Parts: sequence; structure tokens; C-alpha cells
Amino acid sequence: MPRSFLVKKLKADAFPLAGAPAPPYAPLEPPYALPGPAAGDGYLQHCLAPAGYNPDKKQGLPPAPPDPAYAPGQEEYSDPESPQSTFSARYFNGEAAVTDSYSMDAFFITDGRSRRRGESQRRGSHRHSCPECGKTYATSSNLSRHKQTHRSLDSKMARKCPTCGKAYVSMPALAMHVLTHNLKHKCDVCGKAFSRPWLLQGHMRSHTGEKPFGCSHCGKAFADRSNLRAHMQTHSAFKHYKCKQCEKTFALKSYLNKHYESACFKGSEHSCAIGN
DNA sequence: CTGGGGACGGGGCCC
DNA sequence: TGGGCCCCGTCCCCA
Repeated sequence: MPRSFLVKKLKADAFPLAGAPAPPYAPLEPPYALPGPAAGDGYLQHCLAPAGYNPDKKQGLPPAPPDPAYAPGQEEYSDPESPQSTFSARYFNGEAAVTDSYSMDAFFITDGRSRRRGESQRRGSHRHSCPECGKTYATSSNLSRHKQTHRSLDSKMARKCPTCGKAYVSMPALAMHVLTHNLKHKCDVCGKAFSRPWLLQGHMRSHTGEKPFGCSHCGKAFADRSNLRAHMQTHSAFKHYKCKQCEKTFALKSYLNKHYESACFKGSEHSCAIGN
């Protein structure tokens, strides 16, 4: 398998803001060669490997760290054009500034939780680990809270949401769920209400046009980090999700699911054997 | 039918 | 315990 793989050319009209002027960003030069995984190594697995990372919470996603603990093998990143080695300047999307843009690797390793997990594993000591799944926590109370998630739904400790009756074995999870019935965060513009402040924040971006999450490969910006992540996957030529019926492959699980619903498994007795 | 993006909800984890 | 942050996943729409 070649070390680099090409990314399909993005549509020229892909920029999202209707009526917005062409963005003055300067996309990276083609061929958009991305770091290729080792043979037999899934791209996402490769990029998502939480090999440890200096955590820096509360500052949003940092740009590609100068010295990430995520240390890929030399031969895997020998290409100087590799996005891994680049962190582009801030882009502007119409009137809204893109505050951060992410290289492929920087993006995939800036999972705050993964970073912390990686580091905690590296640190090793003074962590409270769960005997059932091995996850570690900084405090015994955090571990105790986590342990609740291992309870069975049949457990006497299970409690039901008074509003919808959904059962939870973890009290924090129940508390969180109960909040979803309380839509107290209301949009001043359209009146839509949300259960959590950050859901409202994300929603407000649809009014303001703010797109803080930029792709450093093509300059495209997104209001939602999840959407940037999905977009990042489109830069990969690797398609990890294979239809068990016709063996067609897809870059995103959602595409495969759509395929199952629409094509191969339509009217079939086959249940959706979704996997990757 | 596939590819891609926008919007959003649920829930886990940290402090 | 609660707030904040984040990821995963889904639904919907459009090209």
C-alpha cells in the first residue's frame, strides 16, 4: 500500500455560506497527500490512537502541537507536505473569522478525553482504575461514579426518569438525561430551546454564520466540530465501512448505513449487519 | 444511489 | 454535584 493517498478534489462551490464572497484562504497545495497508515492499519485507528498528549483543557482545541506526544513512526510522516506538518493560518469564512483550523492529525488527536486518557495511562501511578474495564480516574469519587455505569438495568439501583420512564443505572447519567427534558436555553433569534447551553451556542452559529472549525487541508470551515470530523474523513481515500452484502465500501459509517437502508438490504430479510 | 454538509441530541468525562 | 467540554451518532437535505 502506498504511503500516501490522494484526496478527491473538493467541489469548487463547496463553500458553505450562501452569498458569501469567495474565501480568501489559500488552500494547501495539491496533491493533498496525507500520511498513510501502515499496511493493514485502519486510517481512523491510526489517527485516533490516543497515544498521549499534553492536555490543555478550557482553551478550546489547540493548534497542531509543536511537540505532540503522539509520535508516529518516522517513515509514516516523511512527506514534508504531510498535513501533519502543517498548521495553516487562520482563515476567514465570509465575514466570520475561522478561529482555528486543524490538520488531519492535529484534529484527530485533539480529543480532549483521549488525550487525558493517553496521558493518564502514561502517568500510570496514582490513578484509580476500574476493575471491570480498566479505565482510570483521577479520584476515587470519579471512579465510583463510573462504576455505576457497569450496573445492570435490572439492578435495584436502577432509577427511571420521571418524565419519560427511561431507566438508568448510573445516577449521573440519569441526572444528565433529566436535563434533556428541561429546555431552558432559548434562542433569542428564533425561539428554539435547548437543554444545554452549548447546544444553544452551536445553534447560534447557524444564525451568525460563525464557523470556528476550519479544515487546514482545504480551508473549508464548519460551525460544528462533529461536522469537521466527518469532513476530515472525506479527505481519506480509505473506506473502512464495508457492506457485508455487496462488499461495497464507504468512508463514513453513515454512508454505509444509508446504503443498507436504501440498497442492499431493502426488502431483504437480512438485518443490518453493520460493522467495519 | 452516493457523497457531503448542517444541525442537533445523548451521554461520558473532567474539574 | 453541577457546569463545561467533548465525542459519537443520527436525521435531514441537497447535489
